[in-house]
Amino acid sequence: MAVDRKRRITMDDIAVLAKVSKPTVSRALSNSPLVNAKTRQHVLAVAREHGYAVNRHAQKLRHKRTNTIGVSIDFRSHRKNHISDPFMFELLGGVSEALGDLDQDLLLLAPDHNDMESFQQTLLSRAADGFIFLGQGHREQLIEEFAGTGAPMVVWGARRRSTRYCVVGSDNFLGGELAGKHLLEKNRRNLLFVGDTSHCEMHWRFAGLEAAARQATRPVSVNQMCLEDFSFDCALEAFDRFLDSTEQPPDGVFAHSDSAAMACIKAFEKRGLLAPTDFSVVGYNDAPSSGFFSPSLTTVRQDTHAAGALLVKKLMAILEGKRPRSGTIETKLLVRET
Amino acid sequence: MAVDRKRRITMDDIAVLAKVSKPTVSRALSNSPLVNAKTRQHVLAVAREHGYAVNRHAQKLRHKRTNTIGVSIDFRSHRKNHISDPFMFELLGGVSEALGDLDQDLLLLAPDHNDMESFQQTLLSRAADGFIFLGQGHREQLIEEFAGTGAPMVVWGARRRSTRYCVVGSDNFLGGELAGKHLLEKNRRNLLFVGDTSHCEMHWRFAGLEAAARQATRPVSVNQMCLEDFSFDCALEAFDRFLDSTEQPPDGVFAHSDSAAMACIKAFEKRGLLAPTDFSVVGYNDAPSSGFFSPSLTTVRQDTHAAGALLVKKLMAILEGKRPRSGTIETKLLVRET
DNA sequence: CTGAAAGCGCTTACAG
DNA sequence: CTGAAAGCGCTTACAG
Repeated sequence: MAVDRKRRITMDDIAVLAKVSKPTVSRALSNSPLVNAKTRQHVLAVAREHGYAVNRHAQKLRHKRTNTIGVSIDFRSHRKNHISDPFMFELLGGVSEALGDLDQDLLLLAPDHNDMESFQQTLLSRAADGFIFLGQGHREQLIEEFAGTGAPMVVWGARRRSTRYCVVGSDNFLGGELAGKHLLEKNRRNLLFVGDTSHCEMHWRFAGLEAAARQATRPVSVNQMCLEDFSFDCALEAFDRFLDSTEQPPDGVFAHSDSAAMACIKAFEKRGLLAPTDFSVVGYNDAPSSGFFSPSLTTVRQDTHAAGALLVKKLMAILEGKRPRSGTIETKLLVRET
Repeated sequence: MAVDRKRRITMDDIAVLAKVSKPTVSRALSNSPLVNAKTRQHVLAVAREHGYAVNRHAQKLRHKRTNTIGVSIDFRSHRKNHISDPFMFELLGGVSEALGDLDQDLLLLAPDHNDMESFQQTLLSRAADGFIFLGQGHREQLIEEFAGTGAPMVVWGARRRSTRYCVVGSDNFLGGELAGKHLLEKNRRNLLFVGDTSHCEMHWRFAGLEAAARQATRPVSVNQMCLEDFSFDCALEAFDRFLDSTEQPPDGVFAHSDSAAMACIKAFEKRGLLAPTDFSVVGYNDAPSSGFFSPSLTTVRQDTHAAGALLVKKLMAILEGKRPRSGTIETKLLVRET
């Protein structure tokens, strides 16, 4: 009867204190319908009074599911590039919220947890039921390979033809199309996509831009300029060189990110060309700074809240044995000064 | 002997397959010195061959420590304010890396996991051994109260006189001092701090600015202007009003963040005043956009890598029963155009 | 250095 | 609706 205060309090203690059996305590605490309402109330009161909480690990040991999701962010490449927009951070917030709503724990995988073996260990050791990869980045092949093992997972990014896993991403094609239409409305006819189209998401953004151009009522050219990485500096340098080398500078630029868009504006400015007079620019992500850049940037916005929710929904379906299709999040054009 | 392939493979299976006892498998897998090198090799080989990994929850059930750290970010207030710099994200990266190095799991707490009871449940249910709070934000009182319960925790932010918990933060005073010295070197004499000094970190930044001013060899005034929140828009509006209302505009501004600094520059520009000709500005955090803003922003940089490492180090000390003192991370002035 | 036994704190059939 | 028993998959004394 006397509960040793030194010892960590267990379900047995609560059972004794509440004068019921341990299974009854377990049922009361897990809201089982198999327990009388009054009994439940009483048990909950006793548990509360004594500051008791069910040991998570004992619980997870007994259950098939661990109700934990491993989330992998490619921190490294972000830090290296000193990324200019907190998009991934917002996305993580969306995922965190969606998982919280379903009472799933979020295990954030460390930066060096980035090889097949680590992921498989995590699954085998039951540290997580499944994975959410935030961004394909340079890991596309690794992700593909891991997916091939049948691991439950969803990925934020875009699909290739060969992609076998479930992908959730913004509607990059629509984003590109919206950007294209905007540039056409501004009477631009010499369009340029700035970004690496070998990257899946960029591929579709460019395709959308081309599609918009095809629907133009007047002749429009669409070109593409590759970027080595995601940094502002790289974009500035590359676009500067590009302007040096071209005879006819573009008058409508669609950049793969807001920081690249800003870099393009800077390079134009060096030559005395100003937006929106001499050219138009559209960025991507609606980074906060795009709002207070001069000129303020027209950009494509993605809903990170919805994105997180959809990622989680798809993964839950997979964990229930279903095979959900890849999904897409609405993109919107935010028209500002450029 | 025949291991049922349907069933999840356990340590018992490995013991049978490796022809040793279960404790020996356990020891081999946990690198215990109590096991013969050859035996260990053999066990590891068998485990590897059969894709076996120790069940984390069974393991954590037996151990006193769970080797999991709960990390709490105030996502909500960040999302609401659509924060302009990914500082918290970088800090999270630093923490993630440091925890990974020590083989600690990182449990990312959901946005609505933000009250005393949730935190206590997490501790009681042994879901985490301790907590890292990334940013005091508007939760200072909650954090103080939770710390009062003796929960193992460290907080990123700044100390007040009354603060009882372990705080790790950038050297805000030094940051303010560096900003002040920079402004004085630029021959500014009418200094203004833009930010809410009731916020702990801002308090020290302002104090540093004042200290620098006191050491000036000529008369210098130091004033302070409060901001309602962390958004660019709020800063722009407030500073705009401030310039309207003042007879003598400041010629040296130290803003609590880079986005606020940019807002000040914009408000000055509206009046035809340009940096660095007519005034100087220093921001805080070295947000990526501060580098490609026009004019590029002089700012105070904090090392998020070191910050994450120190946060983790302090928490580990607490978990070992020590009472580490609060600590501080070096701040550096990055002189750019303003 | 190795193994048989007990036990970490739960949940789940099973029986009533 | 409730309880006695077994067992989830490990690790840790204990004995050798």
